[in-house]
Amino acid sequence: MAERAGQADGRADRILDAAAELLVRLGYRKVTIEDIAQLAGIGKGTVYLHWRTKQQLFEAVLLRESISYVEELLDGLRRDPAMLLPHRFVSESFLMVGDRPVLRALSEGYLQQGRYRYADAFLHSQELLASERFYGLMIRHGLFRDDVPNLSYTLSAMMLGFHLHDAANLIGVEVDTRARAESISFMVRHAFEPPEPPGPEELAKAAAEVIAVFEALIPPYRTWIYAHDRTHEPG
Amino acid sequence: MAERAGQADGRADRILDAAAELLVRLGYRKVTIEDIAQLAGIGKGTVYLHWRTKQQLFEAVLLRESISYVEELLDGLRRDPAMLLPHRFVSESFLMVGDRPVLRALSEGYLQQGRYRYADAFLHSQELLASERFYGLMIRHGLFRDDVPNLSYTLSAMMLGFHLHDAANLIGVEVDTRARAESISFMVRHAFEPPEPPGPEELAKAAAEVIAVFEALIPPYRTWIYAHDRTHEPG
DNA sequence: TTGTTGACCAGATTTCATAATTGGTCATGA
DNA sequence: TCATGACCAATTATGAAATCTGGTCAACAA
Repeated sequence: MAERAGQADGRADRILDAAAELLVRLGYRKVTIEDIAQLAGIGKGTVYLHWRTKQQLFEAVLLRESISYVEELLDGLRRDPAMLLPHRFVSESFLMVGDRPVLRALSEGYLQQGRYRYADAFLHSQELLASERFYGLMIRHGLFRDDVPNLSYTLSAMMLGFHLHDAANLIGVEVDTRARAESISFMVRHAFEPPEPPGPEELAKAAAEVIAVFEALIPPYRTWIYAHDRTHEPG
Repeated sequence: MAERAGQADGRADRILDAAAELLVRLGYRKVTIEDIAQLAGIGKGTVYLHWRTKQQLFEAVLLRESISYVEELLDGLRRDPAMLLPHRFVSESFLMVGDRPVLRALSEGYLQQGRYRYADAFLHSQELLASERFYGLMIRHGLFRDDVPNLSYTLSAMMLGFHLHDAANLIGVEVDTRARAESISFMVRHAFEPPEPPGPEELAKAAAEVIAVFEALIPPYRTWIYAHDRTHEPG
């Protein structure tokens, strides 16, 4: 009952797949709902049975991608709790964004014109990680320093710079992705982590908590993706 | 002989003044050479006696502003050599850019459309500070750590993030300028400075060297501003 | 009854031809 | 010798017509 498996549910994801593919290929502006419907093998009206507007559809695309990316991080964390150390965690995130065409398209599209508020969308995509609970927990376990002013602002402003420097190769100097991740890793270790990292058992405990927090956080987001699905709603 | 004082020299600066004012008011695109000439109280053709193209004229505007800003930094340094400590130095620079409408217009314009390559221009404006000699000197005197990977890239990517986060108030969360400078200061102190800062006399020595380096570096740039001045060139 | 569809519509976007502007030149005059 | 603004080619603004697209819904299918 929790999951109504069936054609309709798979269909929402097929629509999102089609939208994601076209978003990467053409950019938000040039993708039409009809293109999406055609690629998904359904009628145009059907798309609107799932989301009310084009923007909501693409927010769903973005959110699904973000969740998948957070889950990839959590998997890494389960394999190796030491990945919770911010310098590993953050640089790993940076590399993962580069590997995900949808997120990449967003951070690159940010620099180009377009009606869609890429910037908001992109930062929204990282909102998951920015929850206060997460930061509080990390500080409590000695993973983040407790004296960083405006922790979440500071971290996100810094990351914005690296993502944009990445997207527009602004300067003649080529810096490869690996080296960028190394720079991020260095900065985070020295500016955001306390001098003494927590021991292995503290780390394991913290990792378990973080995993629990996100596992609790993800389902509502996932629900939102299909929230406007009127397929099974009462008339 | 080195300085041919006279009407012509003052005129170049009056043109730059006019161009700067209009740049701030209207943006690069909407400023016409004729506007500039009129505001400067001269004929249109006269502008072209000083610079060959509109772009070169605006590069001169930008460069003049950058020099003035570096000189302001050097003044601060002369008053207090401890300002050479990167966390003070960098956050001070950040605040100064915010106070200079021309530089501000550039970093904000970066986010908007426009033919002029704001990004390049803006980074170009910071090129002065990015000279290898400067970094080498700072490291040698123990002001920058010697183990930061890609020092100049890392620092500029980080600053780009803060400037852009500043320009587009992307997130709902308002963070005031003072708090931003505080964040920058914190990051730089912890990520770019060695654990032990140099003592006062080392600092004074380093400051003197930095001042000397820039004082040597500035004149060629200043010359470039007026380099295309055909006023006094032999026919 | 329930779910799906594509014709349909208003509003947004593109097109395309014409008008107006502007960067840059240079013959003229101070 | 230096300054100027009329002048030109080329870019850009304008606006009306044609096209496209997000979103709706009556009709149809299961």
